[in-house]
Amino acid sequence: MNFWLVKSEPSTYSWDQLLKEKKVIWDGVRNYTARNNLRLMKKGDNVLFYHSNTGMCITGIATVSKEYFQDPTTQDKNWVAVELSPLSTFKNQIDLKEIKSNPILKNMLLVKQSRLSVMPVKKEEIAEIIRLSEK
DNA sequence: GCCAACGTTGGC
DNA sequence: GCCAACGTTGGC
Repeated sequence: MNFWLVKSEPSTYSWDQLLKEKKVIWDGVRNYTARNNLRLMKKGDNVLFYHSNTGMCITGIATVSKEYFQDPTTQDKNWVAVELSPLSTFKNQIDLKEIKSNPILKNMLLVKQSRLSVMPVKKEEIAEIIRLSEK
């Protein structure tokens, strides 16, 4: 199983909305690197959910409930979407501040490549995030 | 509100 | 194919 992270501004689409709606079509991605990552997602992969801008924290873990398909918001065959469903809500949300000050997490792509909206996460990073979220 | 990072566009 | 100009993202 692989691990990923997706970003969303909470004012656009929040973790709470996902919990309420039970699933979401993750569409509208218009960046090739992010698109390539969407294509690599397998059903059952775990996806960290990050609130950018006004949130700046990881709120929980979702799972890929449908692998990539044509993005329904465009006819352009370049772009794809996946379907995500919530898996677990963190007892403690992980702030960006905490990530930046943690020796294991400070090299995450989230920090290094702050504009990418869909990115892979390393096993050891996931393990540390889950550890912190349960504290 | 500002600005750094970085992706995209378009002229040459 | 290069690079300047420009637009967008997202942290501060």
